[in-house]
Amino acid sequence: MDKKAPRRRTRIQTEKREVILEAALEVFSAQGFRGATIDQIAEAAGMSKPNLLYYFKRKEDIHRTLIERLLETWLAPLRELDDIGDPMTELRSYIRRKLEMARDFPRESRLFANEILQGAPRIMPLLEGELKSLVDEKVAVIRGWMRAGRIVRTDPYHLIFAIWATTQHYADFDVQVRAVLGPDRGGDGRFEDAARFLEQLFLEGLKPRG
Amino acid sequence: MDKKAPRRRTRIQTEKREVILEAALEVFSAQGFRGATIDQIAEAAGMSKPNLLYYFKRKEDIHRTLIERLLETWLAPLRELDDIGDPMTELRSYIRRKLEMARDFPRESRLFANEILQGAPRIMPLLEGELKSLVDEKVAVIRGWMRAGRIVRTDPYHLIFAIWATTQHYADFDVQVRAVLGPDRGGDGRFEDAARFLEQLFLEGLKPRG
DNA sequence: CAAATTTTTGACCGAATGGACAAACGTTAG
DNA sequence: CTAACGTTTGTCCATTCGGTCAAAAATTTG
Repeated sequence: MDKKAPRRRTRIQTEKREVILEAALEVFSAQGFRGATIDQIAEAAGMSKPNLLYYFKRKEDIHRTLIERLLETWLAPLRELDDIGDPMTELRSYIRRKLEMARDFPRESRLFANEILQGAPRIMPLLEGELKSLVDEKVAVIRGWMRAGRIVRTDPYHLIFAIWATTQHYADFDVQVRAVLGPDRGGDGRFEDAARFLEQLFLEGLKPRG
Repeated sequence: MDKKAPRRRTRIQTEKREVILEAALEVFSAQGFRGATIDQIAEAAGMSKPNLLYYFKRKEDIHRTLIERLLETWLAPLRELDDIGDPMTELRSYIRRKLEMARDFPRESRLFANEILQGAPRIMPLLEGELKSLVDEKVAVIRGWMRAGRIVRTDPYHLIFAIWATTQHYADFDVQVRAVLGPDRGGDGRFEDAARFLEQLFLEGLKPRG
């Protein structure tokens, strides 16, 4: 009747799990869940397959861990959208932060996109729970701004979707963006160009009209 | 020295290939290339696997055919963006058409998104060739409108990206959109809401300022 | 140091998968 | 009707893949 007390995590375990997650992010984000193989991840992590499976019993466990972690980082910018600040400033920094995440964490963005594209089989509850209630909360904030006449009246849900879509586009559709822009315009400057454009689009579009 | 003349396609061949492509679209768009199995496609097409392989020698052939076809339909709305019309009207109908495609052909959108997400291994040349030159052409048109002061000056490339991103979002991230909107707001009306929002966002944002 | 515990590995397994093939079955044109 | 051609299927194969296992190697603990 004595259940095994969940042994504490070793130093090596902590380190190796990190290495594996990093490798898995690389592979999953590029190949999707089914496209990725344990062998690929093990190779990228510099260890043998059975060794990897010693740290994560199943392929899905790695994926789940990765996605749960991701979601926190992912929603952080929206959490920071603050009631008390100036609407325009708040929205500007939200857009900026999201675009920076697309630039600095494209693999995370693609991992997420892959999961949603496949119908979110592994994170539906999170979308309907945590994500929905966070969005609802921020929608209320935005509605407040609209009622106060500080930004133009429009659909706050679709506003948020539009910000998500346009910013994440630069991570998820990166190859297409680069192919279209070509070698000259598609260089490192593309994120600054995008930032300028998106600020203009959203902020001019939302300015209250007299 | 006599090479086999490529035999003409039978009536049955024409029909069955169509059935297979329809089934494959369903499966590929939901599972991605590697996630989809020939068996699944065969089952969805109502035939045995060897039978399916009689019409398409390899899994990749089905996928390639599907994507090549898709690209034409996909770019049609952009092709119609016309120099001579009124800029606002032209852009409004472009946005409308793209959103209608997201609503009516979500599987095609997801098939495409999947391919790009994986790094576009099978269509890179098309992106750098046909797609890029079409975009370049339309960018010139938009630049013309800007020079004439008929719409506000901004980056035409990123404008096009933003239209792509926001409209396709409703197909590619459908499950997320629905989860966030909930059962009431997420019903059939979501596309009309999106249309209203996007028109306001883009058209107000682009109106020339006096 | 020695015992106990954790980590690593090679070998292996069953299921799934992409694909080949020849034989059987249908269809069509002369 | 029948020969030629097109279509369908059952069977089979090699490979890949997720995962197991026992034993060896390394590390930690007393």
